[in-house]
Amino acid sequence: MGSLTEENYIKSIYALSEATGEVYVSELAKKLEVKLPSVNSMVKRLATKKLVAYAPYKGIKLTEKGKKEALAIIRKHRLAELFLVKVMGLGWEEVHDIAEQLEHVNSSRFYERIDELLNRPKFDPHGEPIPDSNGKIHNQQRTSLIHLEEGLTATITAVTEDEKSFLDHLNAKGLQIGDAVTIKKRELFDGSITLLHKSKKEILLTHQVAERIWVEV
Amino acid sequence: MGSLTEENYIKSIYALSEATGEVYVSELAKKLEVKLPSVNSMVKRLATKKLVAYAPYKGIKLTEKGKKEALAIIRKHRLAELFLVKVMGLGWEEVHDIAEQLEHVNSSRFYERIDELLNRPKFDPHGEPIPDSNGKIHNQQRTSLIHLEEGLTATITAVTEDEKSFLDHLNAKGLQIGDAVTIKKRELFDGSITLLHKSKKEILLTHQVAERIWVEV
DNA sequence: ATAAATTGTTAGACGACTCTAATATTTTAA
DNA sequence: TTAAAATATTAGAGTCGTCTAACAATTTAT
Ligand SMILES: [Mn+2]
Ligand SMILES: [Mn+2]
Ligand SMILES: [Mn+2]
Ligand SMILES: [Mn+2]
Repeated sequence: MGSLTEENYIKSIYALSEATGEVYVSELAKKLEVKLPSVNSMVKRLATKKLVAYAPYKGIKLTEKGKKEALAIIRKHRLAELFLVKVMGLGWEEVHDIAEQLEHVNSSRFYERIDELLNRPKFDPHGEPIPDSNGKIHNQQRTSLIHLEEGLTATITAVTEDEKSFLDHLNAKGLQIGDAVTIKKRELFDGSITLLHKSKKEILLTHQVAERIWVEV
Repeated sequence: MGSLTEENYIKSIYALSEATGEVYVSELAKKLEVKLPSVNSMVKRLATKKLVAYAPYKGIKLTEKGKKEALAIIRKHRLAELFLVKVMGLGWEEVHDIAEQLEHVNSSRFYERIDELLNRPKFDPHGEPIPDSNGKIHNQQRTSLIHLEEGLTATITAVTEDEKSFLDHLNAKGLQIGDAVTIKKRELFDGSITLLHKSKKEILLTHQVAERIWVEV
């Protein structure tokens, strides 16, 4: 276990590499809100610790060791989020920032107990999968709302963003994980989508919002 | 809110000053397990931040601001300990180390919720008082077991130590907060004490252990 | 009252993490 | 294919928190 800063770098590298496989110094700098030289020197340090593979001017890649550490932190983050919602009664929109801190708590006992109390949960409050204690992640196939044809009905399974402002927006629209929705209209002009919700209300979502909502048909 | 390190200094200064009012650099160094010059330079920093009053070769004293911060951290520590025991089902001997980490979590929402769930508790699992959200602490008058006359019966209200090894020792002896005990014998030679416990068992405690147990007659 | 022991401070250094300014490499566009 | 733009690295410095070694002040014991 490295420092808090190190853990945050590892986690961000993992998150960014999910899509592409390789991560660039500039992306990481943006995500972590630090300047390029800071990332450059930290990445060198991570490389000497064998947490990332890195050659100057080439991309950054997590080693197996680094990936394992990333998954351990993500596991703690997501367990914490679910715990905050299910046991402590907080809203899904307010748990991410607290979990950002709790994910660095070093205590297998603490997390073992959370896992037990929640009955070895598989998904966090935002529908993200929780890696098991070996770092194995149960990957669902995901479709974004924006890819659904008009007339189709689907169930919301996850959102790919847990920033408060985004989740507040969904709360205001009355959307939750598990809700069934039917695509009523897809606007060609701006990509916005009108849903028919189980509450019988019509809900208009902009493209920007709809693309962050994942469903299962 | 200062850094984690700063918070730990403030907390230790508060703990040490509880008895004497003034704290010396060497005591603090011992408690924090750092060398004298480290303490010296940190204390200077804390002084420029008006968290302590300090003059070279004189003692260290928390300012009102410093005291307030100390009590806020202690509040979080003790709320966390009680939460870990009552809600998460951990043992009183294993919560201190986790609380050492949780006390630095910065989230009023998190602690407000814990306080609520525990119904605004007044004491932590070791019988220590929990300061209220204004830093007000409900001070009980405390008597140590070693000051009780033979024949007296009293209730255990607190232990002044939450190190695992000490609490494991009490667990092995079967002693808990709230237990009634009668002083059967006080040995003059080594200060050890024989108790009669509600479980009808006789329990022998060394002076070193007995002096850390507080009772109410 | 001087010496010895204890306690505290200063000087100087180092690791972790960050920054700005200057420079180098790679990519893209003319 | 050279110039411009985008990316990445190096050089050098600053803060925080720690250390060792050397020195200074205070307390205690002879
Ligand atoms: Mn999150
Ligand atoms: Mn989440
Ligand atoms: Mn404690
Ligand atoms: Mn306690």
